[in-house]
Amino acid sequence: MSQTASQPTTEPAEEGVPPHRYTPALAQRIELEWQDRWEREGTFHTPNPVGRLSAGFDRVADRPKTFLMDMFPYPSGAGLHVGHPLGYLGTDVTSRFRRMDGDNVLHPMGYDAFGLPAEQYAVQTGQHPRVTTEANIAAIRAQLRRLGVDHDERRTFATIDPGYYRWTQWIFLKIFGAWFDEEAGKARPVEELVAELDAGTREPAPGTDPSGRPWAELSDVDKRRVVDAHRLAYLHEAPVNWCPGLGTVLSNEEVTPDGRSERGNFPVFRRPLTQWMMRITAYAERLLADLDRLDWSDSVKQMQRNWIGRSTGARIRFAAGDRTIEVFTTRPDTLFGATYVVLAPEHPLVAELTADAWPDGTDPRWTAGAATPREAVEAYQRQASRRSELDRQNESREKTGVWLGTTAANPVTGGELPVFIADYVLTGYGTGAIMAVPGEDTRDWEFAHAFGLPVVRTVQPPAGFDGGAYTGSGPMINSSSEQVSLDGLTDKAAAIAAMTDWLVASGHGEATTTYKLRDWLFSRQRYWGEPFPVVYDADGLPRAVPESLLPVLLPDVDDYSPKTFADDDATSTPEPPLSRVTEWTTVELDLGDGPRPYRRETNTMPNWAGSCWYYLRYLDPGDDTQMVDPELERYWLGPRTPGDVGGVDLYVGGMEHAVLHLLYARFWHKVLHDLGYVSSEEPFRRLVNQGYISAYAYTDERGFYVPAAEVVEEGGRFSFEGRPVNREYGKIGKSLKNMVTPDEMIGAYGADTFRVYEMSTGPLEQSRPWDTKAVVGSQRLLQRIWRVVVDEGTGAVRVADEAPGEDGLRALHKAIAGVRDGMATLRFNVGIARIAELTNALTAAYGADTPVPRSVAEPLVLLVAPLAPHLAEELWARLGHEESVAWAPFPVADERWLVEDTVQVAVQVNGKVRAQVTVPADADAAALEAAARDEEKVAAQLAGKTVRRVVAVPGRLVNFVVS
RNA sequence: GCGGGAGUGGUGUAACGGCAGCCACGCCAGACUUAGGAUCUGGUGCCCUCGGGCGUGCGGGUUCGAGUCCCGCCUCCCGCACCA
Repeated sequence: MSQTASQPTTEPAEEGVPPHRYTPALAQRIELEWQDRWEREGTFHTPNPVGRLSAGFDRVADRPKTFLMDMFPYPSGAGLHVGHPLGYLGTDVTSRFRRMDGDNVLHPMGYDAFGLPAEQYAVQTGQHPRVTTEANIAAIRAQLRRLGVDHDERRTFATIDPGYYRWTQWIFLKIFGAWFDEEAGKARPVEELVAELDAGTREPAPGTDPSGRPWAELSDVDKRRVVDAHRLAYLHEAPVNWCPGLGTVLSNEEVTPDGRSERGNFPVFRRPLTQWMMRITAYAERLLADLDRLDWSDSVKQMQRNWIGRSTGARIRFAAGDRTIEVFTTRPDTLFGATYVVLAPEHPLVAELTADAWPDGTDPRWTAGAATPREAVEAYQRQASRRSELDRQNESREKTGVWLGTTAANPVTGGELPVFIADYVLTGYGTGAIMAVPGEDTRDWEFAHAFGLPVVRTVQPPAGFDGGAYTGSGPMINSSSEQVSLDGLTDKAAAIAAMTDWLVASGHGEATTTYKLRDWLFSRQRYWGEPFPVVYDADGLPRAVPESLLPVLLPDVDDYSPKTFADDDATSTPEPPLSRVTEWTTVELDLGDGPRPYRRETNTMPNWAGSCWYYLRYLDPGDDTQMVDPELERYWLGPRTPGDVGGVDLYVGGMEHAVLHLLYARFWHKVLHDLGYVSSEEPFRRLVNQGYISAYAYTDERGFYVPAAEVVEEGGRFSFEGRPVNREYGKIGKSLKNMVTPDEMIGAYGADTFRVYEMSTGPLEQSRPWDTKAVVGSQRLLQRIWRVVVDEGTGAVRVADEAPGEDGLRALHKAIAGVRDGMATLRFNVGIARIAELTNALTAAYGADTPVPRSVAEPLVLLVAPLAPHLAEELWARLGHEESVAWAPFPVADERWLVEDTVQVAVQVNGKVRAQVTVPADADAAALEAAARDEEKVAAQLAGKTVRRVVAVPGRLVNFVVS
């Protein structure tokens, strides 16, 4: 680690170095030349089958298509470090391989440019976010170009381009204009809902009309309210995650488990506000079920499953006076053991259920010291709402709550159960109310213990059980009434089924399924985001801006900074920056009933909106007539076989998006599918999460970081300027003083060496440490490959049209097979090892003065072309080819040369290798055994022993089992 | 606590159930050199009495044969976590 990144680069050939050696200076010259030529000739322009970008499709019409892409970067001001390109290079190598191997390859790149960090960076620097963002995009684009990636530049765009976000807004309108038909299990346009309501063939969905009057009797405005309540994008007043420090609300996914903002780490509070929501919960079942049809890693699928959080159980209704409390439980079998009921503090029935006075003799633990239930409840509710999630965690989960002063009837026992509110019951999950079964639930047991509530066991714990809640299985006890008995049942599923049957028969409940997934909070109080294509009319109801008026342009303003508050000011109210732009917020429109004044929506969309559908726009980002041409969508993303989900063939990106981006994008895609805009059911058929590159960082005795590049190691100890330092392992960053950039590496070695090094350090999915010192190994490999083709002294091509020897052919075809395997499995390190083997074999077989057979040298160049494309282009041209190597066919291994004439096989005695024998490759078991017995050492080992068994595997080994 | 993944030389890694460590970095030796932080060649898992022995986190099992398959632990990484 003592080596610094920068090394002499552009000096003239040093003394003693052959003039035509593949030095960093030569590599850089070659790379710049080829990058210019690729751009000039449009080498990586991918033809579409139809439309604007279809020129040249004839050439690829008979090829299969491959669409592969990276998660597009967020152009922050920090620039790229050596960790960032790993995934981009992985797709680039794959893209180049697939093209050479005969596919029509689409490999585009774009920029995700709206969002908080860009806005914050702009606020810091005092420049408009568009200016800083576009500068950052230009910088990253230049870095990527210098790496030699084969993106089709014509398809590049940023999510902030009005020509792009116009269609983001268009999709929003489609979602706003749709509702989820539960019977059909899919989204449909709201016009169809209205038609069915008008025709009387459909009733409004439960909960969409609080008045409960028949549809035909509703006023126009009330009808619109009912329809709005059905929409997939809807306004909703509910407790949301309000982050005063950022001045915006956040989605559940953007809040960390300890109740802070993922961006900025500010406290987040639950606060009721009216916000735009996306009804992703309607798709919970399909989002869950279709995971099984995707070629994604188990870990990402499992994370999505956990996030969706499907639970099956039962709804059970408890009578409480003239009200009904509905609870959700996964254990209806334990209903006989329910000894109290708990509502979430925010539950809508709390106020109505709260009694006027405590009965005489109320346990003081139940009242929290308040004079009346109402006082106790209101105090508890206030306390719960003011507490951030973080505070809740800090209290080590001690159970708190208060009694409402009322009871509810256990439907199966008739017993009167006290009703509490407690913050261990969460609003928004299930019904926001539970039946508490302390005998079989740990949390309920803790609460019962703290409040002196009775415990009734309904599952017999095993002998020796040490008390507390018993959550295991066992025979049912104490579970018998005149109407139903579960006693003696030992199978949990059977007990659940029996109780559920009784609940249904008696009308007290039914089986149901709930999800942890909540609807997606879709509005932000930010400037730097897509404006909503929505205006409000005189009734205060939202109206869609007509498609013909899209895009709704983000107005240019002087003051785009968000209104933020003290971190802990939980009662502050969001103020979107756009609400200050008064000349923009009011607008006169004709929405079919004459020109009228409207008020614009001043929230903006969250960062995730632009990334939800960008893969579709790559197909033709310049199309200003439609989001995507359906024919292009079918060609690039459509199902390959009936039942196939379709989607991008390879999507590479970081694990950090396992839930957020990937779940939102799947949701939007399914809506677009339901509405008929895309034929594919999923956006990303195959997902690969590339590993991270980490690095060592070093701190001195004061705890300050010291430049990692200048730390020296001796005997396992590390020092900087002669003083010992501590080593830690983790992220790469400027502040950690261990930053190494691709530009530095390209300056020291050239892009090809950097590419080969990054690809050689392990399978794409694996995380790995950065080691600047090891990069030189890749440089040496490329130098040796260069030397196979070019005479370092004269610069002449040193290949000859002569037949290679059999050894050479075997080495070549073994390498071809290995490289193909590595490419297919994204284990480029294996492919590079095989290329190195072949190169070493050729170097050994052909001295500096011996020409290398063209029929071996050329395939070697083709093998390395996806990895080191500039070097390969240069050698390919010097070998006399005029067309780019990018379109040359990738070598195919010939089976004949993958088998040897003779093979060395190991001879084992009792599983231990004792000798090697050389036999013809096609020697059968008998011949193998005979050869083995003839071998001197084997004969000695077998002498005087009984051979009980011989296992002879042709081509592999012989094993004598002796005693 | 629950879920997912991983443990192989000094380091990154490789190995259809069949010779553990391919290919590299580093290190050692040599060549060419005024010089080497360049380049090239060779060596390099550990132990050894030079016969060999031991080795893929630990302990069992299946098998003629296990880094690989099965069971039970340990450690590390990632995610979730009062979700009824």
